[in-house]
Amino acid sequence: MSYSPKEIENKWQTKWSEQEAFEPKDDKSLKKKYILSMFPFPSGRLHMGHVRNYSIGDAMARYYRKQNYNVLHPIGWDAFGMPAENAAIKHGRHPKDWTYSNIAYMRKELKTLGLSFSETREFATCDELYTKWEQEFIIKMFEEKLLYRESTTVNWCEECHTVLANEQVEEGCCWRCDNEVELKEMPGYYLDIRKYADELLEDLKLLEGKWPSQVLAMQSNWIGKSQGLEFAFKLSDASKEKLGNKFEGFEVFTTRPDTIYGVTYTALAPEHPIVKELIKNELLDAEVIEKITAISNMTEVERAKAGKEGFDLGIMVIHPLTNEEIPVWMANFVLASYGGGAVMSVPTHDERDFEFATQYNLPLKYVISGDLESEASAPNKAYTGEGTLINSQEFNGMKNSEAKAKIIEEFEEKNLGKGTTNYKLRNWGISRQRYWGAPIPFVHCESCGLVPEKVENLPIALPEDVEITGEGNPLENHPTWSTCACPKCGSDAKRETDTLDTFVQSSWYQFRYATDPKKWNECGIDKDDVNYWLGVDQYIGGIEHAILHLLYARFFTKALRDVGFIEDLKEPFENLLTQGMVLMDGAKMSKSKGNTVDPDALIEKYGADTARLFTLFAAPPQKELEWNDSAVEGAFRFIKKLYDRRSKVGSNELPSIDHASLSKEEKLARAKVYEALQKSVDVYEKTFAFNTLIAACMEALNALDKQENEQVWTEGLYIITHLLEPIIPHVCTELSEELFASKNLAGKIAILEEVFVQDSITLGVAVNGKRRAEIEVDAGASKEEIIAMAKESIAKWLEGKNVVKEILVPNKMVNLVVK
RNA sequence: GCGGAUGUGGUGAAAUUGGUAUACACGCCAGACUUAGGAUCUGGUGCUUUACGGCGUGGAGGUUCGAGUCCUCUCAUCCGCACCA
Repeated sequence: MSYSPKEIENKWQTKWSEQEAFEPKDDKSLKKKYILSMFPFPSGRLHMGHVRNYSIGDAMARYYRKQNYNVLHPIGWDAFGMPAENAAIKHGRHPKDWTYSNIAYMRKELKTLGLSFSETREFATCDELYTKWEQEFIIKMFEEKLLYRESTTVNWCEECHTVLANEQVEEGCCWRCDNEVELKEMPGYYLDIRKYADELLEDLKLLEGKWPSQVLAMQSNWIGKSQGLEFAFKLSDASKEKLGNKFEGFEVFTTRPDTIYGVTYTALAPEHPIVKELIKNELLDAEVIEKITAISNMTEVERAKAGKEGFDLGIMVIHPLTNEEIPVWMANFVLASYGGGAVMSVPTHDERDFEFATQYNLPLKYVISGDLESEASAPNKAYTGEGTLINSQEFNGMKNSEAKAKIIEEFEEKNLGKGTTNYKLRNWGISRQRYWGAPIPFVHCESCGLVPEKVENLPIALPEDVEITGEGNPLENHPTWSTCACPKCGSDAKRETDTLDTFVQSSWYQFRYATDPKKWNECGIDKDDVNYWLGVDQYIGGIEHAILHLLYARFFTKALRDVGFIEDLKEPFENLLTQGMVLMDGAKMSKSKGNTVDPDALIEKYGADTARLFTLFAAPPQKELEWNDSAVEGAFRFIKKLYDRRSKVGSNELPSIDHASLSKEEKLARAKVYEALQKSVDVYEKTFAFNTLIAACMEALNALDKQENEQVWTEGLYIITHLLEPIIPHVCTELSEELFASKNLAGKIAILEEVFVQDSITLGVAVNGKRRAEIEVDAGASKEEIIAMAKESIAKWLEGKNVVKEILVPNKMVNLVVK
């Protein structure tokens, strides 16, 4: 009978499901592995990226299951989010209906891939039961002051009609729709991720060697820790008066306290309260006010593109050490969101300050001498290197690296300022003005203010009777939903209509999977279960989540720990593999480019095993995968060949073979088989270079084909189907059942060292490091014999020369150094 | 600019501690079987040279008996961040 993937795959998928073959066991004394692929958004259909992601995870899960580990390998649905609402607008379908029917379809698709997921632990994040527990966490975080509501400038996407977190803005545009993001002042809920900035940064060290260095670097940059001096500039008396005595001065932050004597002006962001006050009281020219207002309405990206622009604000501050009066400017490059929105400017030693000072003719004062001569001759740029302090009173002559600490000390002693740490990371804005999300469980009461909902009333579920038009927030527009009683005083109140960012759901799903589904009604996260299963031993997903999801989930883990929902756990994802993209003609597969391959069609034509084999064979998982139709054919051919060779098997046991009595070809075949077996441990547990393991199995099969010994064939297929079962499970399980009564799929197979002993060995012979010949020597040949043979083989290279050194690399080569 | 990676045949890619560069596969070429084949099987396939040989892992140096692998410099490409004071 020829290879019929459909028949075999149906048979085993049905069996696995009936036998509940992939459910983790309750016994916590077993050694465990938690293998997690990032869960999909139920967009409607699987794409090749999913196939790749889940093929990688499934290979690992099946490997460890076979090694008798208790394996948790779950799947679920990241089900809230904008596309559901867009579908509603476009096709008039309710987001809930759209989402759950997509899930039903994609669940079937996953099944046809033969993935070994737990079926009892599946959930969708839009399930009300999931929302319920998430709302409880949110309320607890509010009570513990990790969550707050405030009105501030936010990133607004008009297209998506919602606020975006800082992480969700890419080059000034919305991460989802690419629309340009606007700035808008509005209230919203924030999680205090900044409180964890240092811990998030420090704990990256725990992940070194376990996460890709690129992801670690990206997170570290994103957190953006810098150390320096924070101090206040006091306004001059005249300036203070000008501002109606409302301000004493303003705080600035610098990482270069060593250049403090070089300050020749200061600059404020257009949003700075002092600038606002000047505008409010019309203390600036009408034209200037107009221009500053225009800058305030620009996004950061627009400001950066526009070039430097600034205005003298007509006020002065006092230098804290020299007591000189220094002018205050507004500058468009000063960020309101960092370092208090104000800077001290040292044009001689900071490139931006230099550019600005040159543009507006502001004075320069050198305070660090690096290379004095070139400075004098070409003061056309800032000197940002190391050097010695000059023009800096008692600090003159000090190395600038040393002066940093000394000057901070000076400020601290005189009570003028203090050493401090700043982060680029901003707090996580989690409000979304959209319908298809988890409602934020708070109530606005006129007398009590912001009040969290009572936990016993959770979940606060979404109303189903909504009109989704794309205009405004459907919850806001709902006639009755937001009307409620205040949980505290009982008077009429209004329910919060913002919903939670979908990244909140994906920040704790790894704990939900770990929680025994029998407890899902009683708690969101079970501590004991989490203690047993977490951290995730291997997490697999796309690099695009390097900052967003992976940073949020790390933070949420620490926050959940601190508010008491999980016990001591530093990091949720112990090891991370970021898989490469699937490409077609060098470009990422995408519907809009029309260069996609439909997994359903692929499976229909070749079967799931071929799809999986190609995916894992064509490139190592970390690299990009270039699609190639004829290579898919090649994968199919290999499986057919493997299936066809089952007629060579003579018994259902691993035979015991008298190795010494075998022919050369038979010995070689055995060696190839065992080489693959030897390689498999490293591949499955460390390198994940499945492509090399598959290649080794192909080599083994090629070698087996060159001999006819039935015992060698039996042993070979016993081991090859054992090795490939995690990758092409259907055909291997089928062969294993038919040929070996499934014995080769339980436990380990021992490596027999004897098979690596060959009758003869082929050695390369090099002269002065250049390969010149090849010799075949007896396995037991002595060094002298080998060298003698080597010399003979390259006799023509030795004419008239002397061998000065003989190097024998056992089993590899001989190198003769001649003169 | 800062940070992270990657450069090996026509293509995807291999290569323990430095030890026969190009395994495995795709493609291509030739042959076999076929009425036929875009099916299957077998063999060949780094470049160059009539040959002996020479040259080959982005480039230039270095260490070494020996370098894809280690060191220094350099070029190119990709990705992320980007006026963060």
